[in-house]
Amino acid sequence: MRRSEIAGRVECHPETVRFYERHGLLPPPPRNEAGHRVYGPAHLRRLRFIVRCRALGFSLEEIRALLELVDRGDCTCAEIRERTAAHLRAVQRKIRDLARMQATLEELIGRCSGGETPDCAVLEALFEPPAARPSS
Amino acid sequence: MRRSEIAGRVECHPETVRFYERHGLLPPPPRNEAGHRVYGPAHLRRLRFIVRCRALGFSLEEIRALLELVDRGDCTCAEIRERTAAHLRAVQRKIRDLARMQATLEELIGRCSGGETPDCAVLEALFEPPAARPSS
DNA sequence: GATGCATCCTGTAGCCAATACAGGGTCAAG
DNA sequence: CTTGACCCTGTATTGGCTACAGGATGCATC
Repeated sequence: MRRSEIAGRVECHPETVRFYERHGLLPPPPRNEAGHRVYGPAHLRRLRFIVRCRALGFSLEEIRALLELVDRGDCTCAEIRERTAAHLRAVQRKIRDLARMQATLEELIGRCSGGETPDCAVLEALFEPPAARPSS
Repeated sequence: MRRSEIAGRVECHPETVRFYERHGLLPPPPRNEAGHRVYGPAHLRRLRFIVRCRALGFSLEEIRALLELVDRGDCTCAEIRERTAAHLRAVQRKIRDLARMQATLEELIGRCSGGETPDCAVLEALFEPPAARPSS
């Protein structure tokens, strides 16, 4: 397989394949006489793993660590499960952060008259200093 | 106000203030005789706006556009509302994407035995080719 | 006055995860 | 024999900061 072919099979950009090689995630494949990369099924498998992990939001560092575990061969299911769970928690944190943004945005939009006047409750809320805390 | 003071008031990094100036979001403030930046209340107001927009997930480009509207003075509430709503939709898209990741991760973890064996359902799911579509 | 520390200045480099391009080489179809 | 698609290398760009290096200034303390 050439670069564009392996890229097509896992649906990533051909440049991305080279990028993963440069960053040590994909081992350098053999070359043909013209110096072109030639990939086999093992590369395909590995690249598929990387692309799927990326689609699940794992960072390249996390993926590198997972692949090291696998490569060393001493990887237990419990270990993988724990890393996946840790990543899941990070994803859940991001969802919570975005949900907070969503709530605030909805609240701002709700306050807005939507009229043609230039005073806007949204802008006011974003520009003005926080209301002074009532002194106890 | 000096840089670290205005940064402290809106709770951003002092370097970030300089960053926003370089990128045209915050106008260059006057300098004192030593060449140090001196900020007034207008800068504080504008910086607060930028930082709050960032906390709501607006990009610097979006913020720049909002500030241009405000600076031109011909900005209607309806316009602001529409931009805010557009950004809200983007936030909701991100939440949906992350929710999909979350569901897949939960499903993978659910499949995992969590044992000490090296065969892991999670790894298998990530490495293996998609099951062949049953031919019609 | 000397010292030390915090702050300021400028410009530049690094982070992540790609993507794009310049400037060339290789190869097959028409 | 030319066109087009692909390949090679290395480098630059994106966004949104953050972190220096290498110096100058300001203020308090001894």
